[in-house]
Amino acid sequence: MRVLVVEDERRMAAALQRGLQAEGFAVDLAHDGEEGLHLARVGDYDVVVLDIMLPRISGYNVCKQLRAEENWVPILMLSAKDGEYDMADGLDLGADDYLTKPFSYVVLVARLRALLRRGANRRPAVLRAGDLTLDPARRRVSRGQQPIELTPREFALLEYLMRHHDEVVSKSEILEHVWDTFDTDPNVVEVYVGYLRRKVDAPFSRNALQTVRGAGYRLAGDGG
Amino acid sequence: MRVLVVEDERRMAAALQRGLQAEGFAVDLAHDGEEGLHLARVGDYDVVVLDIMLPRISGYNVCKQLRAEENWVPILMLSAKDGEYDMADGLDLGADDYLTKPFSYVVLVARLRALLRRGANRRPAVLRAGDLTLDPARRRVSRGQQPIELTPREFALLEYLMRHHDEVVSKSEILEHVWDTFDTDPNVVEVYVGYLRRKVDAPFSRNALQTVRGAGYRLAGDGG
DNA sequence: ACAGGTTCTCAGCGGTCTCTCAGTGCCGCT
DNA sequence: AGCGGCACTGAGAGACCGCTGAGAACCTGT
Repeated sequence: MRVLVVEDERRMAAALQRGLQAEGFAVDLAHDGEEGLHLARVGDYDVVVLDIMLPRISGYNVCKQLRAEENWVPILMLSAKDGEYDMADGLDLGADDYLTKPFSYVVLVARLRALLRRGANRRPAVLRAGDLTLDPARRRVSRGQQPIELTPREFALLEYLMRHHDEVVSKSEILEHVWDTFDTDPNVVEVYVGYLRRKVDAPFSRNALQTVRGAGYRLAGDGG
Repeated sequence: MRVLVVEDERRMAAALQRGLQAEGFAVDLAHDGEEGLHLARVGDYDVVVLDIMLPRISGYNVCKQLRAEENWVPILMLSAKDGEYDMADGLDLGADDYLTKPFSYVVLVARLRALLRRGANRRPAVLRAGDLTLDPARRRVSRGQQPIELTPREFALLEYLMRHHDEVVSKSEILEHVWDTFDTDPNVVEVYVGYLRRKVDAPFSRNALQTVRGAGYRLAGDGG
């Protein structure tokens, strides 16, 4: 099992490395967020241990970035005791578990094994774009804490846009994937985009659902 | 699995060859950038290990050249420890991963395997010419950090020029590929080049979009 | 059969984009 | 210096695109 440990404190990092190697893990170290992000991208690890306080890029952002890239490697976050960061935020960003310093090896190893058992690549149930979330299984949509009611067609359209958030999708692509036809009047897409805007953007003064004239639509990943 | 190792230091090259062969790779060696570029072009390798400091053509330029030719073979770059070159630049130029000397075989082989798993031919999302970037999927253009708004026709024209940056493209070529006609008044190209200059060059005091009198236009690859 | 909700069509509008045209400027050649 | 040709630019007309309100068709459960 390959573990990536991202931790800037040298002594802590070395201790973790020794401890985990003794447990039979293959351990790589990264000493700042940038290196950690890079290694996590290319290294094909089974699990990542990620400190929050890091030089260059914070652990938060490393995690966020990886998830944005559809990289679902299990992540265990480490935080200092003083609660400057709220660990719940970490879980929101896509971490799978967390530990507060100081902690014992026994606990760390137990948590890691639990993560490995639960298995990697479990794509999270919900889609996110900024504070907009959509849960395909439960058919629920909300902006922040506020739930939003959508009709089936509206839901399907938003789901498609969220699966391609930040990309521009053309009306014909949308027709093909959401309406399952290709020779329909594209105006129906315009109408439904209008409906969606009135439900997911306008009440919150957002502009996530953007028109790209001559090309299609783009759902801004950061909520616009 | 076929690996091309481009490395001028004889002892290092031989050591890499032996080490990788022991891992079951078929290894070819090149001892300068020119030879490396040539072999990479014709050799159909699964992965290329490319030193940065090379005689004749630097590893940077080998990489850049290959990518410019739409050759997306996975490239792992090697750099000396002293950070004369910033490895981030290497990634910008289209390398897929990098290692800093000295490194262990274990790490090298792990990274190579990771690269091979991830697979080649993952065409990079964005086009670059100096600090000008264009992302076809996201339909975004920016000069440095500054985003630029373009109309569909302007976008299509700039995309075509960027795909042929540093080359001279004639107005008739442009008409054929961007307007999809060939018997239109070439003046429309002049008009749109003018529009583009006002958006991507003038506000930044650049001159990337150059006129080649009697021949066409050239987009300078380094931002002019 | 009816009510309520959903899907889709249609036509009009406002704004943007595209392209043409004509006049001007610039370059290279003799 | 003068000339011819090539490239640039401002203005404007028309086409095109996307948005919206209204309403018809449809579907579903009572």
